[in-house]
Amino acid sequence: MQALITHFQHYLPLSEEEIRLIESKVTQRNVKRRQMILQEGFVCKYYSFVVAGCFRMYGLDDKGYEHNIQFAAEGDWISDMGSFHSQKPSKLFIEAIEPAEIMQIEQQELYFLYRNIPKLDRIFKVLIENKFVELQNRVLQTFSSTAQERYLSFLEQYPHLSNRLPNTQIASYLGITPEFLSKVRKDLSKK
Amino acid sequence: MQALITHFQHYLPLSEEEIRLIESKVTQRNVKRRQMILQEGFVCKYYSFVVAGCFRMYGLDDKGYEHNIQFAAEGDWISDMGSFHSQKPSKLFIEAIEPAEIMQIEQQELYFLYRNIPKLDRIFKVLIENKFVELQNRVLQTFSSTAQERYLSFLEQYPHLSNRLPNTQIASYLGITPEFLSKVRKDLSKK
DNA sequence: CTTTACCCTTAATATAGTTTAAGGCTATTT
DNA sequence: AAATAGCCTTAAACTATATTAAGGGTAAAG
Repeated sequence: MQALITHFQHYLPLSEEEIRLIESKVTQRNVKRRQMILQEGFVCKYYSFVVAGCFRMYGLDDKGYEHNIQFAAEGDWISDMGSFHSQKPSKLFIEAIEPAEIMQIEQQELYFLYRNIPKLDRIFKVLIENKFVELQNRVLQTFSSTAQERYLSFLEQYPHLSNRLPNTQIASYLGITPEFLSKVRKDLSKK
Repeated sequence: MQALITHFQHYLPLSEEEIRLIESKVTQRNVKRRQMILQEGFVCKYYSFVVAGCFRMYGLDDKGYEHNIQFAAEGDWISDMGSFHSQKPSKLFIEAIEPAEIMQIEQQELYFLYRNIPKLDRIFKVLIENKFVELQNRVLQTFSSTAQERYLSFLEQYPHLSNRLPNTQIASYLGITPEFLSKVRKDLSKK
């Protein structure tokens, strides 16, 4: 729980009162490797804050192939924001790649906290702004560079992740097949 | 100016007092076709709300080709959020595709409004959440469908835009060349 | 009203990335 | 210790998309 409070305080200080309120609405949960915390067809009930471990969020194409949209490790939030706010069924999956510990908050509880701690509007606004900028960079990169360039900048940008993830997962995140990633790696090692 | 206030009120009601405060910090501006309101190398000074007209935001790859990241028409906001908040030089361009009218607000003025009208934190949080969800859908689509599928769903999702934009711009947004879009359109018309 | 600049198309050639298939390696499960 | 399942690699054939080049049409600018 301390991890989450520290995370918030990294943005803005919180009073004892506010901390107690937050703690009363957030629940801790342990997740096994390969366990799903969201599946297609279900409403995304929680915003999840990752204390330990690592998740991936992915969707399926019409052939049934998986495409990773996002990873989340220690200190990241993960949820299908669209489904969470609209309470409509999600088209996405969220799966633990490693055994994990998370803090979860439900929609109604989060809205309660927004109402009672206006600071949280600010904190989440900034948080989502940062995620938006990251995602936008990713879109630009996807369109403007080759698979090799994208792989190299993934390694640079997420060195901690690249060690922990199987190449299959990285390939899916980069939008290429594992076979082609293998070739990219071979080409790079020749230099 | 009324357009902007109405836009905010669409999310949350504002008092006379708050409206006056907002109006005192926002400036109106007219922009000609092809005029840039942001260029690579410059700090993005403004959040811009589009009252009339249409913009595109794009970046360059290392060969100098343009890649459209986002369009913005009536009722949309456009800015390089990363550069705006960090005050670091942008790598992006924002150009009017049609003659336009916009309302602009500077970083310090916006921060002033955030401090004095906490509601605005909420409003912008929701606004950015929506943009995030849209962008995330785009990422998934980019990875999980062909150019033809992406073109079709662009037409569906942005019918008002697709009439107003030259195909060159749409191609750049879809991540394909104009020549290939031309082929896609031909294939579709054959059916 | 003419000219320039932009826009759309077609088609031939080229390439980045996919598909399919197969084999070996390593971790997990039995 | 054996068996299974996931992971990584290689390579050949294939496909979606890029590149280059060219021509014609239409809207903006002088």
